Amino acid sequence: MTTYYRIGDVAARTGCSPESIRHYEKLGLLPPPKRGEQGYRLYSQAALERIGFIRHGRSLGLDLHNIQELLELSDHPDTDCSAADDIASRHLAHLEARIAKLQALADELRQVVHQCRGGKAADCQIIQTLYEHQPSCSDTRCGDRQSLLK
Amino acid sequence: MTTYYRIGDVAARTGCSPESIRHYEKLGLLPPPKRGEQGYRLYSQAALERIGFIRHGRSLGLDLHNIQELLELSDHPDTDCSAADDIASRHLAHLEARIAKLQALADELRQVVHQCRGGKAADCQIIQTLYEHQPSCSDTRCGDRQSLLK
DNA sequence: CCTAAACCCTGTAATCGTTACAGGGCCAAG
DNA sequence: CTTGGCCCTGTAACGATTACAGGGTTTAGG
Repeated sequence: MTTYYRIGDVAARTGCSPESIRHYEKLGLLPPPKRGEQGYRLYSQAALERIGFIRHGRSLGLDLHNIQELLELSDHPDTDCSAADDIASRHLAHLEARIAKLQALADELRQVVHQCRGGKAADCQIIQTLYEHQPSCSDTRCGDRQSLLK
Repeated sequence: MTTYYRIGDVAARTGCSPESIRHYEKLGLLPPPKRGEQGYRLYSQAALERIGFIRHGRSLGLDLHNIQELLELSDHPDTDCSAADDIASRHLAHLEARIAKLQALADELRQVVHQCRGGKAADCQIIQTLYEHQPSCSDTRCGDRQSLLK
């Protein structure tokens, strides 16, 4: 009647590695699946769709914690879903900040790239630049730069 | 004569935590510094500048491996520095790819955000969307999406 | 029948850069 | 003399994934 898939099949169908699938289970994003006679995990179609949900969320850059919250909302259809909107909005803001930051880095890099074709390291503009302090940040406090970079 | 700084002073001056400084030393990016009578690390002005170099590189998003390569170039001023240009160019290309990817994610997120104000989870457009397969990637192979995200 | 490949299992360690401890030593001001 | 502030070393945590090690089971081919 119902079709069940082994973890390798699920991996091929969802593009999610078996290791990740087991990882999601350990973290509680996936319920423990049925087991075959030899202890093999057996996944239903619903589980496949849940994994697709997770992968889609990951591909959007959401972390597993946020995805878990979204899954819990989905598991309780009567709940108010403004939390989902919060998560998406916050993540969008996070993305936009990261984009702006990376854009600034790329701009800065573009100014030094291709400045030292064929020269010696002693004269290299890139290395020179790295030795110079950053005007924008070494003086003013901006401790959240790293977090935006990651 | 020469002034030496303890690791806490260096941290205050460079914005680099003592833990990170010790970490850079363990990885070989910083030479083992002089030690005081109590075994405290003592850093010269040159070491301060080397740490500034590392931090500037990190703030550009370079990884420590690339920074180490740049430092080695800097340590051998007679070397050809086209490798530095390679590193910077590759990183710039990497940044641009990440920006494009994040831009696409942000665009996709913008389409679903604010679609479910005050509704129930069952009708939530965000959750609905996550359950739907991604057209752009689930069919075609594009395994390097994650790497661009990070 | 036998064996090698291809699965699956569990648990642990690696990646990357940083932070946070634990457990200890040293010194100065209260 | 005790407290707080530095410093030391070594280890574990973070997040998500990958890569093992060490073992079991099935399947296909010879």
